[in-house]
Amino acid sequence: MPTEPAYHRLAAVLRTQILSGELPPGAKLPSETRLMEQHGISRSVAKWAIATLKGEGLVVGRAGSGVYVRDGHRLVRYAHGREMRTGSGPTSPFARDAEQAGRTPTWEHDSRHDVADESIARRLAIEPGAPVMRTSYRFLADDEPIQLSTSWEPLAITAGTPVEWPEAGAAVGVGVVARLDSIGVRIDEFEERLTDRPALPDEMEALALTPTSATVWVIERTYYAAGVPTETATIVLPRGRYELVYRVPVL
Amino acid sequence: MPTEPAYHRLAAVLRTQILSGELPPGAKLPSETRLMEQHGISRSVAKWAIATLKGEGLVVGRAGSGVYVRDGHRLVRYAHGREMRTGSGPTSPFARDAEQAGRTPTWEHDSRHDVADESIARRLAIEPGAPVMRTSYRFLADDEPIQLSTSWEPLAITAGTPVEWPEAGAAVGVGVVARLDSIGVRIDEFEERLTDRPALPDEMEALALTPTSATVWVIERTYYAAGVPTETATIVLPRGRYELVYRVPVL
DNA sequence: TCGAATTTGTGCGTATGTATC
DNA sequence: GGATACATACGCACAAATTCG
Repeated sequence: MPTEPAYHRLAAVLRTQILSGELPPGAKLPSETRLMEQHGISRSVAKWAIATLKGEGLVVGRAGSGVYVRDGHRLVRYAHGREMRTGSGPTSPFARDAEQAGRTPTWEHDSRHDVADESIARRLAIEPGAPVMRTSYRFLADDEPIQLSTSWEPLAITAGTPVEWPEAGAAVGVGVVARLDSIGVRIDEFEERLTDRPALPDEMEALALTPTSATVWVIERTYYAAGVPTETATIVLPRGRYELVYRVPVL
Repeated sequence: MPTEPAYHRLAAVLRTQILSGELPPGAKLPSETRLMEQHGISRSVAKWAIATLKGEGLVVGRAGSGVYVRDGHRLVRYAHGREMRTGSGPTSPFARDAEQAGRTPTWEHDSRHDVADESIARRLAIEPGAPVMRTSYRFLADDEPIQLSTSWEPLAITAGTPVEWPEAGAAVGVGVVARLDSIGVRIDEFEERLTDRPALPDEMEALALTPTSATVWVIERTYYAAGVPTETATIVLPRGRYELVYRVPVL
């Protein structure tokens, strides 16, 4: 019977200590030298064990200092269909989630006219090349970058209206549903498709991710009014930092 | 200016080739020896680069054979509130998703009486120690284990009814909503909370996961009838194998 | 059937750079 | 400055699985 590799055993020991709270968030793991002495192993076994935990997002290493248990605190992102028209006042969904977690939300944005590429055209059920408004966001909580998103709206719907530019005018920061309500477009449904994948180089840069553990969650969200897509967005979240909550009525 | 580490550069090169399709699913990566020759690096650099890609779920290694690009095919899991009472006939949500993907669903289950621990009691809004029906499932698609779930129902609701045992009687395999409908409990809402974490040892066993890349998605789902929890379940999915789709009406 | 070659998996030792304390 | 610690990197060795003639 084959025995389990030493670095798997060590990773399992440390993982158990972390998940049980014996090594709480912020705690410093024993140094590689100590792990070598205490477990009778070589440095490379210690390194592979710690690399495993890094890949799981449980720890982060700091050169010259040590390896530390990551803060498992997650931002809760709520997705439901209520109170989207008038309810919570002039705050975006991200700002509401961040404030509810006691964190200070800020964001940067950039809107511009663009044309739909093939994938966006499919999501919006329009022709490739059709004009769209493209808006990119970078959200921060307590100055830590924690969400990227890019949204596309068909200009056939909003061109010439007061809400053509999402981040300008009276209906700024109220969310897509309320904004389009103000021009008589009544959104009645949305869909979110969630996958995960390795972060792209620019996403690693924008989210300040380390090359290890650079997996992101990707949400493709589309709003519909009577079956017609009115806005679609791609939302990128660093893995391990969010809890996603969906609340859905059963008809 | 510090230059980027060699194993990051190599990982980036291979990652780009994989994501672009130049190295399609099933393709064999160059052997470590070839990578050493072609890039002028040591064996360990090649190993660390490939370990990075394994952690991202992009490749799998087979001793004695090679490292292969993983099949990116994902099972689509739909979560919405329609057609849950009568619509799709006698199939569970998992079976419907699997068949829609052209795969053959099978599952094992185990039901037994139990008492609610603290976390289950909180999710069901009952007292800790209250009797519940606990049912564990292991779902397979084409004989590949791909989903675990455990559900809890308060026996205060179902005890003595024809649907007390979820996998026995007339209302088997029709889903929770239709099953409880048959005893007059009308579910009108559900909530799902999604996080990710490293797989536990028994989950790795049950899902046939390799120690590397053993991250799972965890969904905590609760059904409500007029605000009262009637069933809660913990669903464990291997990461990288699912696309989750939520469709939510906007009120 | 057998054996040789190949390939990954695991593990050791060492060295250098650099960040932290 | 010195000690400590992690990050990166090289080389080597053996085991185990696979491949293929």
